[in-house]
Amino acid sequence: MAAAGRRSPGRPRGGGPLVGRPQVLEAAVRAIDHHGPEATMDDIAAAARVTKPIVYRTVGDKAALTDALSEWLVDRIAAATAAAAHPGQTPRQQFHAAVTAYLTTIAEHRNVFLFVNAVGPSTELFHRLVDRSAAGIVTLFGPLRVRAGLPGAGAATWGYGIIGAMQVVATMWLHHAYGDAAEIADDMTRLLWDGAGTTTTAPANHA
Amino acid sequence: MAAAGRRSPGRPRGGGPLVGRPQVLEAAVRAIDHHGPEATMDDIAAAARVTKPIVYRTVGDKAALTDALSEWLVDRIAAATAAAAHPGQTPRQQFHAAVTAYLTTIAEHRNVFLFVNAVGPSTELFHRLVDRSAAGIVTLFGPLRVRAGLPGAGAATWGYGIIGAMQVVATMWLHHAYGDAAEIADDMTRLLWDGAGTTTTAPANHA
DNA sequence: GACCATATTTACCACCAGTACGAAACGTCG
DNA sequence: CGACGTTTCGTACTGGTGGTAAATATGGTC
Repeated sequence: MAAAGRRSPGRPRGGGPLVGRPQVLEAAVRAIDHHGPEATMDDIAAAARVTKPIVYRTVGDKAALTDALSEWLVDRIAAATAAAAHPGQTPRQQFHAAVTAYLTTIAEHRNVFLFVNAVGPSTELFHRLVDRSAAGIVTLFGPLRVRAGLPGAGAATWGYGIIGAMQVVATMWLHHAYGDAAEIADDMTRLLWDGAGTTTTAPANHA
Repeated sequence: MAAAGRRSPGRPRGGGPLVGRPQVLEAAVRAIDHHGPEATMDDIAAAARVTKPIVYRTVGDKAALTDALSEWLVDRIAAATAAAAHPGQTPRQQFHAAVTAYLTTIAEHRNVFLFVNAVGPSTELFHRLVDRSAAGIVTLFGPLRVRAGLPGAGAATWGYGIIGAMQVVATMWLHHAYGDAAEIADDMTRLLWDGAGTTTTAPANHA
């Protein structure tokens, strides 16, 4: 694909680097969008009109690239969910809107989501991203846990649980779309917000 | 490791195959326990005192092996959770006990869990396993959804969500054990059974 | 102009999943 | 009893992907 404009080895004419980290990451997104979640490092390098060692010098190895893309995707999700939750709504409605926004955002960046999921970000970054996402959701919850006297350490478990639930539900939804995002969000809200065990007592009279 | 008892090529003395599918799967578990989640197919073959083509002829490729191990692990989890939930307890207590049993079982077979998670079972098997696990949990729930008039299709979403929540929480818990299994189960029960949004109204007075 | 630093491609290595092929034992038919 | 096909195995290979060392060309500096 880059065979026509093939450059000879050696320092390029301009002196400076051909591409920076942002361009490589954009190229990675393009390559993954095009080649699917099993895009290779060569594919990504080709999409950046550059060769593999440049990619490795610019963003690091595949784990580092996956970390960067994870962050990229989580930023998009955070922006979408934040924009979806309107202040006039009840917290439960905001939660529902956030779940819907999560799903539609995932669907937009389907292949990047699958790529990141397949490779898996580093434990450290995963921890940070979960904490960040949980923080966003917790502001939505309001200080529920604190007000209820729950220990602060448990918030991490809630964060992991919610992220995990969203991740698997989104994955299965992408694989074979059953119902639209709003329906899935209905059930996720009933599970995570209302709680599975309380369904009998108050099925539908939530705000 | 198998260099001492190295057999010459050709049909073995007894006539029949040296190993069957069950022996290969046991060997796979042993190899993964020993080599960690990035055990290779060669490691597994060596653990079975056999060579790679035999493994491929016996259980298929790595995806098929992962499917088999997924089923193996889910069976263990199902047995453990079923054994943990005593009939005299309230459904919520049973749910808590099941979560605790899930975590301890995962910790027992830590590396197999990580292996299966890293490779990922096939979509079809994942669907089946989730349905099976959800069925087990739903019997625990009692016919909550049905009684509440919720559409049956949403049960799948609940299954995916619960599995995903457990999976990620277990993964993070294995990576850096924060608290013991019972504490994690406390928070998971509050999240999935009571519901995050209802924490303020009824924090601790559940059966 | 000589020389070093910078930035790139080429060409390669290591590792792992998966497979083609030859070797040895069994069963059977002449 | 011997020849031949069948079954089961190990050896040795292929293909592809992540990752890297070395060669090459430009820019700046004394």
